[in-house]
Amino acid sequence: MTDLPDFDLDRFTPYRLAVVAQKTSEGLARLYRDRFGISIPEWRVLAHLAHSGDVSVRDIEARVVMEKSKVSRAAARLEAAGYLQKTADKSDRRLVSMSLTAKGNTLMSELLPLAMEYQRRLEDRLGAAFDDFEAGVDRLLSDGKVP
Amino acid sequence: MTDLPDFDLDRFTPYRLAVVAQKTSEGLARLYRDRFGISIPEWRVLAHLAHSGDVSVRDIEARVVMEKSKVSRAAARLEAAGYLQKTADKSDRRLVSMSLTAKGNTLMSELLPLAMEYQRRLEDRLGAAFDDFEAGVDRLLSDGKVP
DNA sequence: ACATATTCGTTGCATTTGCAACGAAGTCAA
DNA sequence: TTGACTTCGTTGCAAATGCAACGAATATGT
Repeated sequence: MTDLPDFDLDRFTPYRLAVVAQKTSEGLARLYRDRFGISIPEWRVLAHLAHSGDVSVRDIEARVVMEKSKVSRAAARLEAAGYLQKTADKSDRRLVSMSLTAKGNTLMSELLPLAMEYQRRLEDRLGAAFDDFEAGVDRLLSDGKVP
Repeated sequence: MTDLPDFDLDRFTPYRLAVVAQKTSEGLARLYRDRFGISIPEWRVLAHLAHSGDVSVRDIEARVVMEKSKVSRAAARLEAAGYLQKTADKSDRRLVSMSLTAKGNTLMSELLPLAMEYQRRLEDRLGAAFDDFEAGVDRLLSDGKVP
């Protein structure tokens, strides 16, 4: 039975990030899931739409770490619920141009303040450390891969 | 059509954490998935075992953000592959005490150096910012919830 | 001691997910 | 133009997931 190297899981960054990411995502989801019936993938699509206006499935896939089939299905649910509309892009008819409906806009006018309030709570918790922390995230996100 | 509040997704911490966590988890998984046939949940269980010796399903569930059924099934696959053995706890026979087999120990003697090398690469990328960054993660993880 | 409540790990089931394959649309080169 | 190749979004399908329910074991209260 070989002796294993000394490995401290509690100091292992990928593990720590997985835990903290899931906690913050679920903490946020608690604010909107029951009240609005929105799932996490759906929230991500909506947030992109509110942020960027007209967006294609591929735009979202490229920016979030979210498979295109996941985006496609989330968008289908949002369309069925009347929050989102799809139109074929005029100049490239392969692209689906997605945008918020009036109903979707109303939804986001309620959701975004919740998200911003949540962000404020995270910033409060980090206090003066916030900027350094976000700078670290920037570094990890910077060049394409984190190999 | 109400004007939505100004919301910058690129600065939204839960979203940034989700992206960076997934990138690092997948970056790590690339090192072991194909070579050893281990999935991410299985890796997490193995890492806990290497770190803590004998562990029950509930121990893992409590420390990682990982549903007990997910832990149970990952452990079942690892047991079938011969990496892990289960024994009933003597003092409380509801508990399943899991530990690495000799084969599992050999596996981890190969996996752990990969993980530690990956950790080193993340630390290199963060450079002097590493300590501040990890301090921020500590703050977010600290008290139970991130409400 | 006994009945009731709780905890642990597994499993059944419906939903979600990832991957590959697909048709439609567009690009490119000869 | 034609034909081969690429890109976009959707969908079929198998695997993974989350949740609730379950049996077994233990704890609790009277």
